[in-house]
Amino acid sequence: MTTIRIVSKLAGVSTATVSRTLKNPQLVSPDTRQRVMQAVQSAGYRPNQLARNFSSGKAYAVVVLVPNVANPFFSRVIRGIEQEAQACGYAVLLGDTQGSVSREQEYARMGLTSQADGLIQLDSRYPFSPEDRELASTVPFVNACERITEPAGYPVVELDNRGAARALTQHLLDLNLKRLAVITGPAHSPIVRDRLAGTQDALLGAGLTLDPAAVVAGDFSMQSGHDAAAQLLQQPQRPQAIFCMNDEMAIGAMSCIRKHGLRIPQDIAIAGFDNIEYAGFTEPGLTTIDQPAEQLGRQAMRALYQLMQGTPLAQQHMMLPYRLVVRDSTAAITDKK
Amino acid sequence: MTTIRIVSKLAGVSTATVSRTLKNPQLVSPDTRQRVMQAVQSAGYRPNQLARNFSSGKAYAVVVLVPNVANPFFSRVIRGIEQEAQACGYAVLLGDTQGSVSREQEYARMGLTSQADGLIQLDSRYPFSPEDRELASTVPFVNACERITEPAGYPVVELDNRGAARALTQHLLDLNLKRLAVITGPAHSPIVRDRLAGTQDALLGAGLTLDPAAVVAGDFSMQSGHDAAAQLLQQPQRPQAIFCMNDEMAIGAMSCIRKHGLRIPQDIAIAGFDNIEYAGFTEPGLTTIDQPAEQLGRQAMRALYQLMQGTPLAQQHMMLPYRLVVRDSTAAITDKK
DNA sequence: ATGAAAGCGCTAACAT
DNA sequence: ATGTTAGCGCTTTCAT
Repeated sequence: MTTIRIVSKLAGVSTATVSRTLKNPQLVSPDTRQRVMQAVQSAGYRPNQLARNFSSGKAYAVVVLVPNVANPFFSRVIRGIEQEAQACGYAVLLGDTQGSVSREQEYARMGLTSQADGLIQLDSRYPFSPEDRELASTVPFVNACERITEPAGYPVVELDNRGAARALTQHLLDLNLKRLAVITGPAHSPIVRDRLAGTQDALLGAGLTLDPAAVVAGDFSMQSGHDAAAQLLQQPQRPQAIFCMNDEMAIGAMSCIRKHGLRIPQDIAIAGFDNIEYAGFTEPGLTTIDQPAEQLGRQAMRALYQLMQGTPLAQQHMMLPYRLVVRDSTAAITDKK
Repeated sequence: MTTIRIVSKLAGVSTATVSRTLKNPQLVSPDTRQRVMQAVQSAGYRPNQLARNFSSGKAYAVVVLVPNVANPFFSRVIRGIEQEAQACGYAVLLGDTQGSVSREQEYARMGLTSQADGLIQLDSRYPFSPEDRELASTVPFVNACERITEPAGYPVVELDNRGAARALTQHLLDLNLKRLAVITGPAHSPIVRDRLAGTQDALLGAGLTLDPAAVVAGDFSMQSGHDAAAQLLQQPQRPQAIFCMNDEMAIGAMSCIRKHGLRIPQDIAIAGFDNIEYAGFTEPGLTTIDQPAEQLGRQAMRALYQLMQGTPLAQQHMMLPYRLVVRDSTAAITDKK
């Protein structure tokens, strides 16, 4: 391996000068600079990044904790993170936690062992145990897309979930769909609560309330959406519309509804959340809330970067705007009964 | 930061003993081991991984080059890689290249600067330029899911693409669907050629040939599948079945076909490739080839691990088995005309 | 503008 | 079984 020493010999200068030439060329006379660059070239020298990092005490890497990379929404967020990270000179270490706390801990620990300079958590847990206080107080941390269940002053980058759910529900009410059902995510999730609150907001404004029996929890998977819909269809009064808290559950629900021989949206309207790419290609197209996934990721990475730089954040809580996307899965009920 | 020196003082031993206690406890007497562990505990010591890596000259990290993490197939492959990597004690650096050669190069370079110990390329390019010869000859490399266009002896982990396409085509022929069309991926891709060859194999076996006008290239996106289908439907003789080289294009094609007022599979059958989760929830369910995505990833990582260990690989070319998944998007044509 | 030299924290060869 | 010590390759004072 070509080291800085070899290059320094080649150029007839000290290693310090080589280092300077590479990182602060303006500190070196044009003449030597020339000579050094020459030597670097001919030796095919590449600074050992491992040594650089060690010497500077920084890893130039961040860990992204994600429950599942294969989730189409998260993978877009990660793309955004990755783009911004590259722009900031950081590498992204993938921490697919599979929802397991011990894996979260294991990855988060990389922050304590200097393998990573910061953490982005896309789930709602943090810190993971009392012993993690060290972690929490030492390692730059940003929460994105979710919100830590027990808030403790970490920066958060999220969608206006409540506003989005309110707008979506209002859209359904405007179509005169009053008997609503909701397929939620895990009940402990703060964003699930936010979205539920938004739905309540809109209903309240219309003098309506949500029947507790019409709220079923899924786990954000297609299958769970399918199963939850089956449960809703068994109830005596069929809902006129189902708001699913992500597109995948909506897709599962649609498949279930079709199996029951019902038409969407004539018999029952369906709405999702996220606006994943498939949402535009379902039959019928899925009405949903568009989340700026890549932008959420970029924003989170930018905030983390500032934290790592020691720059104070302008705001701890960043809320990005949603966009209601109306497609054909929602329409006014035609057969009044 | 707590260093090994502090711990050694605390335990009244040398740093070497601390190091040994942590990595090779059996080399240390039970007594001192006890004392050292005690000191480690009370000091809350965590070995600096950056220093460890630097000292050992290994980063314990691999770079995964992927055109797009948000692709549902790739993200599953990456999950598999990640799982196996963690089991081997390696971290995964995400290299979303967005299909750009310069980003590929930039990430691959991490192999040369010791930031990564190995590379997994999920696309078909490598090495990226003549100057990359150094890379190619120095850094452990595995190719997965694709095949380097100009083969040069790198390990490959892939599906039996040709066999899969042959089986799928045979399935269509068995349904008496003879007028086939194909929506391919980019023409330069080796796996596209393999799949095309597989289709030809089956057709040839039935004494049929593929009409060149019935082969349209997409780019693996839903929209491109949609557009390619539109093109196919314009032709004088409508195909009886369309084989799409991934599920997303199949989904796009299905949406286009519905827009034309045609029924699937009665008027036209559709088949995909990959068996992404959504394939089970389309209307009708999509007949496709199941790829063991996670397993492809795990296998690739295992091969890379062996390479990094210097263990010779049992075989350079690993071919994983496909599985034909028949759903409702393919059926014998009912209205003979 | 440049060089000498002291680390960064850990590992491992060598000595005891 | 344990300690001493010399690095790993680079950065960064501190001199000159």
